[in-house]
Amino acid sequence: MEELTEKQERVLAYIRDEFKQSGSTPTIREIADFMGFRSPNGAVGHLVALERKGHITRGENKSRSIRLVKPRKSNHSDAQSLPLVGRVAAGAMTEAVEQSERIHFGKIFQKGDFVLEVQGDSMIDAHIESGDYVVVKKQRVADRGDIVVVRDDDDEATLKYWFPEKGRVRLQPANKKMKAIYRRDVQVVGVVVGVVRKF
Amino acid sequence: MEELTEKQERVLAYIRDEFKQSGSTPTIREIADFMGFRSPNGAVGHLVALERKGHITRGENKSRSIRLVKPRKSNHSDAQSLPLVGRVAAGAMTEAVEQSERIHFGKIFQKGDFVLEVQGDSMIDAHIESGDYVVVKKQRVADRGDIVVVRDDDDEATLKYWFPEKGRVRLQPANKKMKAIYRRDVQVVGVVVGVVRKF
DNA sequence: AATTGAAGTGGACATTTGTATACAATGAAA
DNA sequence: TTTCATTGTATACAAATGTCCACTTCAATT
Repeated sequence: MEELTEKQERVLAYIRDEFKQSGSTPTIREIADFMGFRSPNGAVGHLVALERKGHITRGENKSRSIRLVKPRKSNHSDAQSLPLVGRVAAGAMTEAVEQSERIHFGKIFQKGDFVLEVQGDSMIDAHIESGDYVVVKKQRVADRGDIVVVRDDDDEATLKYWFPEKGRVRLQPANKKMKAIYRRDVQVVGVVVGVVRKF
Repeated sequence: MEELTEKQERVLAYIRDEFKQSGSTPTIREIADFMGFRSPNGAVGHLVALERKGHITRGENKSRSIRLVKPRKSNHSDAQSLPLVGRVAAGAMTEAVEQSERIHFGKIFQKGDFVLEVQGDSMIDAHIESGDYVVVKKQRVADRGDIVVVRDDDDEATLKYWFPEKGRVRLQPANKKMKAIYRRDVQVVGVVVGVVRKF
């Protein structure tokens, strides 16, 4: 890609910021305003240049149709994504091996999530074993049936199914041998969104 | 969140699709067109409802300013490593929250490994569910008791426990309802080294 | 029978927005 | 010097777009 002038760089940065922050790219006039131009055409020149140099594309007669051309990220670094080469028929069926599908773990687990190592068998019926790592999404509310991390009165953190009832909450272990706990005042720390197990 | 009517669901799905595909949310008229309405106002009603029910927000007098409140599951935030903030006492014990430990998924899953999506319940007693992803390390030999991926005579790929016996191998499903298979000539594709489950 | 809410039609209006034309100052390059 | 791209101003137009009002239809509810 060709190099950019200082102004073009600023315009491009602004487009990136706006897209990141607001969710859509700015209009030509918004760009002009930001740059301090008195005419929309001031911005157009830069957009034309940015398009010619391959940094953006533009739709015709469409509002907010500037699109950022994705810059390559050099590192494939095979740790974040692994090839999904097919599916195991645990039953015994044959499956075609599909090509080129990939699983991106970085997309499964969001920024801000955290991990807890599980100890004990209270969620064993949900197939979460002692020693597994659960990925927890921070949130204070949960839907009925979610597996949640709750902080109890005594500052104990536990992993339970979340079942709201009238005036209270039933915290249900996924273990037939264990009894549900009922609480009126519990703080949800987060919801389990994934499980990782190492062998 | 309140439930949506069928139409509202369709509108929301369309907005999601458009955003995913084109990079910005549709205009009111584009929505009306898609739904087959002859008036933009037909779409407005649904947008108002979607906003009231908390699924979208809308900017005032701004083109393409519909915003999805609940973004799709992949909110690109390459989290290769997540903080390990502690351990959940699934039993009910308190645990100190340890700081600054981190889990690097990149170190769990090595280059050259691959992923299989599990279908069926043959490994359910090993707490591997249908829909889970198993991470498989390519190797042709396995230790007794490993969970292996084997390619059978018929080119079937299956997930089983690996138990070598005299002159043959017992391939044991982790499911009491299923019987072991005995083979003299099986090819080990790899050994399961991890499990990942999305909720 | 009367009422309510969802779901539209139809038409209108004011902004927002992309595009275009004419013109100019500046600095670098041929 | 001449040429050319960059970087703008000023103005205008047409299309795209958000908003609004009046009215209708239909099913479910009161």
